[in-house]
Amino acid sequence: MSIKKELLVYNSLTRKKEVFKPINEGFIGMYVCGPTVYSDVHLGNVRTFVGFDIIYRFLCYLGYNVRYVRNITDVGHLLDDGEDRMSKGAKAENLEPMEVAQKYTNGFHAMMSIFNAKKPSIEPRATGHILEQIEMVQAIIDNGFGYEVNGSVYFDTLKFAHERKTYGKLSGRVIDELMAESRSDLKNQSDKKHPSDFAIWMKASDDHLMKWNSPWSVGFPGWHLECSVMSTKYLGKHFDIHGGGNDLKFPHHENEIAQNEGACNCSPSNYWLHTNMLLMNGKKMSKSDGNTITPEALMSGDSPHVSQGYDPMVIRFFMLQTHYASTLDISDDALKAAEKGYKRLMQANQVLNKLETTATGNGEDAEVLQLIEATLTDMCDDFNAPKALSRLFELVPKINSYKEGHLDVNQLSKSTLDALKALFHEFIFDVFGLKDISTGGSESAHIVNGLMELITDLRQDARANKDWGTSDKIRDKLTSLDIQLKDGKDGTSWLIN
RNA sequence: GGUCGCGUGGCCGAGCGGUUAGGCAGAGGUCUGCAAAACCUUGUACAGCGGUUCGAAUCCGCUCGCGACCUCCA
Repeated sequence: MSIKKELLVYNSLTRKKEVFKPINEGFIGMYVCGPTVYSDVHLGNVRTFVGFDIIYRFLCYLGYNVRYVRNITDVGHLLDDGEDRMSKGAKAENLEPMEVAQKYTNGFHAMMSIFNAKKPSIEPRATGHILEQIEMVQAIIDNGFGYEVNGSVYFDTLKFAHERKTYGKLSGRVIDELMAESRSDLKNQSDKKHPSDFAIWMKASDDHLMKWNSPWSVGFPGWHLECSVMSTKYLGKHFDIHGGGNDLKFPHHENEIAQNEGACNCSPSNYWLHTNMLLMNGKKMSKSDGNTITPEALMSGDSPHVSQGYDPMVIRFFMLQTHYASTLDISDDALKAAEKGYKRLMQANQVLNKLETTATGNGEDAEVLQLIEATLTDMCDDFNAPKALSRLFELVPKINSYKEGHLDVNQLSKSTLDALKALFHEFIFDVFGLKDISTGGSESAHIVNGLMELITDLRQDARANKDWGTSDKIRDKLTSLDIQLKDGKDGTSWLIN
């Protein structure tokens, strides 16, 4: 196995861009914090997981054998009032907690599929790893970093911070400040030795729905614990990449590191990657002030925030235009622009696939090869998809010019043209994970293609006879069906708008 | 209040010390039966004020504005 190129990644842990070196040559273990399945997925989830999907796809493209683990959190994630998210959902909908988890897990999977995100290699659930979580709690206690109070077990952050000097490293927190700022009215605060200590096992109240037997109480695991346990179980104590949304840095990831170190005496992951938040019209998405839109509404157009619906591939393209670590500001104008750009790219790819050359080239070769190389280099620079995409767009006018005859395609050697075709195919579909919605590829698409060929032939005959009435009638009718005809030098192509 | 990040042409968005980003929109042109599409040409932008430097959107400081986290969050 050979890796195509050296990769740079921005590591949240060191706050620097670093050369990526896997622990085992050719292999990568990557853990990404998945959703808590207590309600419908929202757009922010989509942004995050599409972001990591592109990272995963690109690592595979580079030639790495990647084990991608993304969990489903279905227990232990508490609300402000101390109620478990799953339990709250269950009571509200009169369902078993596991029904709630299954319902929203299904919804999450469906949405990931709509956005063409690849499935992870392993998708473990927190409730499927209660035993392992209990074992890790015990290991943390045995190592002196956990203490039990009234059936609950807490992580001793103060002791850990003093002995290891790593607590707060990821998020830039200082434990003394946490102490000063922590409010005293938070749940079970009185049981903790220190305000920043967090529960790794919680004793359940009588009416709590999800609970398990343990050495300390009938209870349930803390929220941060499942990720420590499942990453360790499937990727080992020490693996390559850990990812998640920016908002998980603190406390979730910070506590995760503490648990891993507390239990296994080593830092879990070499590189920490964080995707940034999704904004709408420059502001945080928030249900309370109405500044929010569901993925469904964005696709259907059924929202005051958009003038029309957008295809998930257009939304994915839109996301590609912003670096994963930058905030993504969604707006109707930006989506409209993305829709046009997306179509232009897909059209260019179709045109490219029909180009042929017989010559041995030169003239055009150097420039095209240089752009091909630059695309790869940009993507290797911390997965800079927007920049890599811009390289593709630099090639689009060239491709169109070859077709139109403004540039001579025979100035391109066959090997360069093949490399160009490969670049477009691999980046658009394999790495960026886009789909060409104009071609479909289904049975009906095949029929449509045949019909359109017949119609454009008939119109071509009419035009040859200067029968403008007939040719315009055909064009106008197709236009009303949102089918656009494009008359070129060597025939007419069409596009469904 | 604390921590971190951001502010780029009409809109979106790369760049991170010297070279054209790119997309969308706009203008002029080529092509075309007309139109669309496509192609060509065209924009000299980096919140403000100082400083460092031969040279700054890019480094430093201050000011203003925005956002995230600090409490559940992708």
